[in-house]
Amino acid sequence: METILIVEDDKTIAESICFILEKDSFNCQWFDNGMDALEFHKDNEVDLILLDVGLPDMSGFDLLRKVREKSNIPVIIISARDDESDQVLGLEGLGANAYVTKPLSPRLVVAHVRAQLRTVKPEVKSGDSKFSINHAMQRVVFLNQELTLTPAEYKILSHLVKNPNRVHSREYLMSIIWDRPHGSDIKTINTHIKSIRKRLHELDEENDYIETHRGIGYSLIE
Amino acid sequence: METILIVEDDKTIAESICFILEKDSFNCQWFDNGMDALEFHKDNEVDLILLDVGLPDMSGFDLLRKVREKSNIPVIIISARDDESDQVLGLEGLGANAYVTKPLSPRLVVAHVRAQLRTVKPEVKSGDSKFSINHAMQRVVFLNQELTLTPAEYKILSHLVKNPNRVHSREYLMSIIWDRPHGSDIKTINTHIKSIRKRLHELDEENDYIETHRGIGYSLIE
DNA sequence: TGTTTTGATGAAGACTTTATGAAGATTCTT
DNA sequence: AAGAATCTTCATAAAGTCTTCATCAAAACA
Repeated sequence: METILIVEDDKTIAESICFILEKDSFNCQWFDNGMDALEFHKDNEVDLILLDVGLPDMSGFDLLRKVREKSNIPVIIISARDDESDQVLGLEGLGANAYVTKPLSPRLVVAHVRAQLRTVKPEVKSGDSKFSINHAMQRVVFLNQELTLTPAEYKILSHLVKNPNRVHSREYLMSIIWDRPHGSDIKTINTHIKSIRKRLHELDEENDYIETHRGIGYSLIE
Repeated sequence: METILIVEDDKTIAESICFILEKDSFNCQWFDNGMDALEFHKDNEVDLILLDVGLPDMSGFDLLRKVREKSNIPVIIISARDDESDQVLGLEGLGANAYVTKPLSPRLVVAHVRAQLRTVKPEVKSGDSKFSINHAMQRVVFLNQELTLTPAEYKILSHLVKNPNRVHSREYLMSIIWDRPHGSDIKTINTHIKSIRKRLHELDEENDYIETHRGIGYSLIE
């Protein structure tokens, strides 16, 4: 499920956007200030940011600049100012992906969200990977065979398959296994990865599809 | 070079947009009607379409629908009507990627073009440097190859790539490697730079991209 | 030109992170 | 409640990384 980060200090606006997004089965995280949003973005996987440039603690443009130091995710700017220079600065100078002005219609915002995610994500589907997911059966299909996985293994591997060629931190993979915070050792992930690798090697002992990124986490390569 | 297809029956608008796009070294193809544009798109590689929805021969929406049957390329809609329903229809229903309304500023249109191409082809960075950063994989891309780097090397090199042509002191580069103060010898940086240079030379033994600034530090030259 | 300072280089060893196998704890099923 | 499956922890091995050191080369300086 895609996670949308919304940074907006007007509670009414934020809530109506979140309402629609969640109805469309997006996961919506709302912050009313830039610092908390930045913190969340650092530790979590976010698929898109909706950013009001008129924030109390820091300029939205500053936040965007900080985000862009670390990632290329789509950012849609929300602004009260229908000012052309601002738009050009946001889009071109700082690397925003779209710009909507207030007063805004939540429906339109969601349309922009969908439009952005459509362009960013399609390569995940189209590439003819050796992996696919059988949602109904809660199974991962590898080389046309259904893998027998434990629940935790399924959660980790299916997430890697949905987001390949991209590093996932141990912390994040932990959060996928549990719904609520759970004070277990982060090394647990190593063990799960080990057993996933073992199962994959049973079907293909040549290649290692899961790559270790020292100090960070793991990624699945296609 | 990217090819932009402009479908716009107002010659003045089309020309001013083309003028800016070509100055930015895009290849610009202008058509004043939908049929010819569709024909061109069928036989040529097009990277982005700028589409006026008020065309004489067919609705821009129809054209968009036809394009979408075959490809996912970014389409930016230009419209005289600042109508929310139209926008939602274009973005969500038909799969446009952005929507700008007349009267429009050519600068803003070009900003949208760049913003779209950035997400679709992230490797086409602003300046055509030999370096880019793959955030998702925590790798530095050099001459279109992904470099295998240790964590410290990645931190140093990615910082140099983000701030090229500029001297960075050893002290500063040290602070990038560690979160907390760490009483190591400053000469450590020399060794890291050495191994980064070694990796770069494996892909290009002619040039030295990292320059030493005696008594100060290092810089990356493009 | 000779001396001094600074950087480059290669290799050794200390240190950190990850892999592995197995045991214990927990949860689920029957 | 017993048994099975799963999850977590632990100790140790293995792999990878960082720092230091000795030595050589280059530049700056006098």
